[in-house]
Amino acid sequence: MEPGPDLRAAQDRFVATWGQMASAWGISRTMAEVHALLYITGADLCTDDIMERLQISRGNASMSIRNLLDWGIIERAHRRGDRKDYFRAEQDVWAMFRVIVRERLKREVDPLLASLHEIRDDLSPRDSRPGLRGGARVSPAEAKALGEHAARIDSLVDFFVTVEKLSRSFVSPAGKGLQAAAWLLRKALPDDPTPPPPTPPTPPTTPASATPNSGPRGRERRSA
Amino acid sequence: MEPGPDLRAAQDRFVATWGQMASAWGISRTMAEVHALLYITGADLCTDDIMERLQISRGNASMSIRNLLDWGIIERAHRRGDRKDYFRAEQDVWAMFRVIVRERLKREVDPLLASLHEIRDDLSPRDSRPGLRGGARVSPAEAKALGEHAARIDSLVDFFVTVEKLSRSFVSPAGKGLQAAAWLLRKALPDDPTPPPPTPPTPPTTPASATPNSGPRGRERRSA
DNA sequence: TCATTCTTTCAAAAAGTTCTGAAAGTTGTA
DNA sequence: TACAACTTTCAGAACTTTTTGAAAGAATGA
Repeated sequence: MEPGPDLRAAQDRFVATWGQMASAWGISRTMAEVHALLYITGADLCTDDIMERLQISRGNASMSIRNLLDWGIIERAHRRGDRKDYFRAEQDVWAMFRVIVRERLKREVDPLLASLHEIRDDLSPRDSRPGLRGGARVSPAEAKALGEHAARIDSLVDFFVTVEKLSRSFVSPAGKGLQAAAWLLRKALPDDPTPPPPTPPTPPTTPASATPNSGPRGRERRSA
Repeated sequence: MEPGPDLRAAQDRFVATWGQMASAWGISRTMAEVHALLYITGADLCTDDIMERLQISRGNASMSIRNLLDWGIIERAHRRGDRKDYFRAEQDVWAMFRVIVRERLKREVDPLLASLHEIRDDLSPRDSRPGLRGGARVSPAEAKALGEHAARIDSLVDFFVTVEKLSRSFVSPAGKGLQAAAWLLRKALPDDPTPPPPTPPTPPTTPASATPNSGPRGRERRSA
């Protein structure tokens, strides 16, 4: 079913907005646009639909779709008597973000924690006595530096373990309860002290790198 | 104070790990490495120290430092009788992430919400009666499509408003209470059902794009 | 089996990002 | 004012990521 011109324009604007967001979060723009298109139309689209609407090549479409399938936020949909593959986006926003959080935990936080543990234990195993390293004695200053280093890594590990546990409770089957809790908490929370700004003209620059670039040159002190 | 070779190696490994993480989260690698260096050494370093330790150019160091200052996760430190600028990283991990969350809300979520509101209200103002658009009548099918579109945007808005409110309560002065609550909750939570994997050999590829690439070719169905 | 339809892959090109190094700028001291 | 010490900027180089288009691979039905 063809949308009217107004609706189509609004869809395009949504696709562009979602695509812009993507780069700030380490996702390729096109992949986000494909997802946005599937989400906002709510329709089952085939590769050719997506190629045409987004003006991208077949290879690019195929690759983006595959990645979205791997993430698990879109799924295949079949049509009897049609050999084409159709795709549809998860329509429940909370379910969608549960999937995203689960994947990012698995792909990014878990490996990070593994690395941190390794760095931490490699240098000063928790069960070794201070002042000893591989049987050799180290100076008190060195021992202190070693201890502080370990403590810094431990802080980070503690933080990410907390993040991981909280996220898992959001993501788990029982996480729907947490979702409900979040919703209630939000209702209970005071209203925004700083409401969204009155929509600046939004130039096409990425917001993350928007630095006021018109100041004077040279040795500019930012804060006293 | 010069660290011993072991400590220095561990610091370098941490810097590399943190730098790898960065790209997955839309931050430039060098910027993350500069931050990692300042965090893990716990020392006040000047531009030349950073250039030398990280083997980067003056321009790059200057730019990374400036961005980190803009984010607010490092600060200038002065030394009497020395005209150089020194820099130091926030050492409290929770405070650091509070700052990061605050900035990302401001730079990414707020503009996103503004755009979403705009798209939503532009197409079907909340106070208009259904079936009417700018005085002209639309077909029932069109009106339905318009309504569903608006509902999809509303779901997203609701989600991000919730995220924003929860994040603000984490970020606010009273957020320390929330931090404590999170810590308690974490203690109360069951231990990881899926503990971090036994540290795969970590090839230099970015974990986010690590796709099993050795399967058969052609029309490969991923799931039945 | 073959022809058809559809999907995936991959090498090369394009686009985008980050880095460098020299030049321009600032500040403080004499 | 001139100078020394330091910082920032910016055009082009280097590098990385994304995109394309054509070729190869699969599934289906006759």
